[in-house]
Amino acid sequence: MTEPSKLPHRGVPEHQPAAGGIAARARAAAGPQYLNGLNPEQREAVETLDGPVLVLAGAGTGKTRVLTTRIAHILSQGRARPHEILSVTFTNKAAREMKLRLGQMLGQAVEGMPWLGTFHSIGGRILRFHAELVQLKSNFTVLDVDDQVRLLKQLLQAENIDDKRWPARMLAGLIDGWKNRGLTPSQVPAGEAAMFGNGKGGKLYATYQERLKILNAADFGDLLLENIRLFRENPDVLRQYQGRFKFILVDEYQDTNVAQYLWLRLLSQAPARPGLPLSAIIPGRIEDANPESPDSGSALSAHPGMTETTAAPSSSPPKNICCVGDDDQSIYGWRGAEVDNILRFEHDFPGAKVIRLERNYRSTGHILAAASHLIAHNEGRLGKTLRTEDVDGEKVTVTGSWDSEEEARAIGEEIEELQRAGDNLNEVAILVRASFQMREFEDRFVTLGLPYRVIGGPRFYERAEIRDALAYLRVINSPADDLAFERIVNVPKRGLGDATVQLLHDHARKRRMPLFEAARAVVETDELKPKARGSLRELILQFDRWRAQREVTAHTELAEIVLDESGYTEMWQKDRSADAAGRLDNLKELVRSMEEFENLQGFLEHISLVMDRDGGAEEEAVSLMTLHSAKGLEFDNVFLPGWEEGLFPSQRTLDEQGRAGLEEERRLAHVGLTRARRRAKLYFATNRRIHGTWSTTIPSRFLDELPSANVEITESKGGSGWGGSGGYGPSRFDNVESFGSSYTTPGWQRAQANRNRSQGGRGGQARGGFEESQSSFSGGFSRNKRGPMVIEGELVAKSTGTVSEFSLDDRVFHQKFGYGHVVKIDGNKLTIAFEKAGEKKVVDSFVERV
DNA sequence: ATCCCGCTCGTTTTT
DNA sequence: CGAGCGGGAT
Repeated sequence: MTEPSKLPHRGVPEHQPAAGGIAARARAAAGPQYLNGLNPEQREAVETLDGPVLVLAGAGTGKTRVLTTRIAHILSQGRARPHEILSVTFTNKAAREMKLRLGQMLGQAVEGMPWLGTFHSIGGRILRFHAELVQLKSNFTVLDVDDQVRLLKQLLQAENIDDKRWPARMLAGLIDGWKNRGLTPSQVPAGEAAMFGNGKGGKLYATYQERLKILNAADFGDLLLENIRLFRENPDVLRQYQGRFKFILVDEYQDTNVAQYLWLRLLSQAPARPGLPLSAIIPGRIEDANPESPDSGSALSAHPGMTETTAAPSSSPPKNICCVGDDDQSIYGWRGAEVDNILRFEHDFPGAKVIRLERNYRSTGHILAAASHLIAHNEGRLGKTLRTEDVDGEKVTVTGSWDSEEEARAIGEEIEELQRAGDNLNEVAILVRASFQMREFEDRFVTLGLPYRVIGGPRFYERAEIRDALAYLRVINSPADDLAFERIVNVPKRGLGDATVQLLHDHARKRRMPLFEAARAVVETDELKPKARGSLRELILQFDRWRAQREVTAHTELAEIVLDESGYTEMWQKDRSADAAGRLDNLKELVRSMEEFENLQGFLEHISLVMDRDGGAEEEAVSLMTLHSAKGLEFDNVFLPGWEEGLFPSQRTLDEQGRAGLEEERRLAHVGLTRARRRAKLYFATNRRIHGTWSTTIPSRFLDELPSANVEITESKGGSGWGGSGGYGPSRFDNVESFGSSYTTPGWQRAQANRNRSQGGRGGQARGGFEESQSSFSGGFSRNKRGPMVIEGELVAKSTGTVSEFSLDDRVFHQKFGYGHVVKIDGNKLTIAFEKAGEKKVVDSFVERV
């Protein structure tokens, strides 16, 4: 996402724009001008147009540049017209950036790239064209998580399920997970479907889908899943798109989930020969998952269950699909991304050309070496060696502090120092593992008067006031949108509470009509108290009036009228709380943003997909964000606090995902380091507050995994220093036995203290200690295992395939949680009801049968 | 319908 | 330790 062109100080001569004159003309002779300044690998990635291509683009290697140049190349070679190129990204931001850059490259000629966008927006677009084939109307509403949860709550109530024990949120998560894996209600494995709500999970999913159709709505997952269903059930429609897209480009391929993968597979298939059953095109993967698959043990061989049914591609000419990604930056496994997709690309697309971009244009030598060395500890990767021609620069620093407060103080001081030295605060970022770490920095920066901005947080369209305003517009646009109606029926307060809404629901259900129509009917009766009846009638009249006005009034103006007449604006004007003013601003911003759209319908169609938090006027400030939201960004100075066991890597990830989780955390560390151009500064604190109580923490194992030649151990500048021992002490190796054990318990700490005392003499330089700790770590990991561990199998398997050695109801022991019994098995993940700790998900290698 | 108290539970986040 | 939620009281 970030490019060498932004780095004048890096001095990369061949990346200077062609300056005209003889040299430029000479270069032009070697090829089109847009190819100038590409290195040989980049150029190969741009020019290899035929057949499947995987571009493994390491951090800072010019990924976006390759993607956009490739599109320019396709167009200028006349290989396809703009509307024949499908180009997908994950975020709107990435799509926008690509459009922008293409525009710069081609000179405003991108108007006709209708198929450049996010997976979801393109999926939604296709779905609207064929809505009737998936039981929707083309103006269907896209629901967000809030709507989903509210709908599911209703379903849970109808089923008489205790939503305390089985929260709607959890079901929403499950359904989302199923959709991510491309599973329709009938395809959900019986065991999984049964695990929610006393066996009713699958049924609820099915009912939910039915309700969505009635509401003329789709959730985010549907934008892809329903698209897949559309293609599967209507081969002619699929063929139409297969024929249309001459070239497919995919950004951030390592982040694709199974549904996205299936969708790409369908589209990238050459038109099926007559008579070829569609099922041959659709990979079995999850649906056909065969846990006994002999393949499931090896990282690169196959998805478990991805068996011979996948053989179809070899019989068709290879499609021109180009996926760009970096397996070392895959950090979204927890929300359904399948690293396997990228690891198995060559297998999925036979004859694929794999091109590695390994020249980094971003970071200095020390930073790059540290990052490379760290990530080399991962097993499940395709392997790249980043190199730079830049200077070594400053070493990566590691600083210990007594506690998190001191950590914040130390970082604050260093930033002030940078500021004094003339660094721009926009080039300073603090990247944390978890957002709760941010507060301490905010406190500190407020005290110092250091300007900062928090990146991330709730999105614009997720804010209550925006969602309320949208709900009004949704009801105007689509009277059947019950979820929207319910949201605003008593906002602002109109005396229409639960009792009234319940009555409307009863009516609506009996007469099979939307809530709004039910309301219209109910006000004609005397079922409501006069007061409620009056205000409901008033509300209906208002909506009727607004709908009529819609015909004659611009949509932006209509929105203002609605917000005004409904009393919604007034509600916030009267609100005395601190954020009320900000909310009013947001409403204004919403109306302003509507101007870009032609009408209300168009606005609503895109709003839920496209609306980003707004950039805002950028004055110089330090950026504060999570490691996840830092992906794709770069800064001269990067501060990385909180490198402690339990926090980073996160204990929870380790508990739930085991080795695969550790590797994902390590990739996160790698992402963090590679954000830095000139300075990367790591920190760990000895004491940190966790859930309100202070705990002693241990430096992250990732610190041990850094090459000492590129790292400088410094002392905390503020306060008491770290343990008074002057730099790194023996506890650097303390993590050896911490993995999978409860190192936060007093007993463990006591044992640890003893151990340190007896081994105290060992504390020397970092080198050597690393390998030692690493091997002990591995030993520690498999401590509970019977026999050698199949690392690849576990890494890849995640939730599918690996056969667990445990059976339901087995009595087991876990180092941290004690005794319990197995209640669910999901590959190598077990759900265990612990006698003391309650129900937990753990990886099987952490428990032993007793 | 609203308010207040007490309980629970603590990553990461896009669309 | 504190935010957020749900239940019960008013």
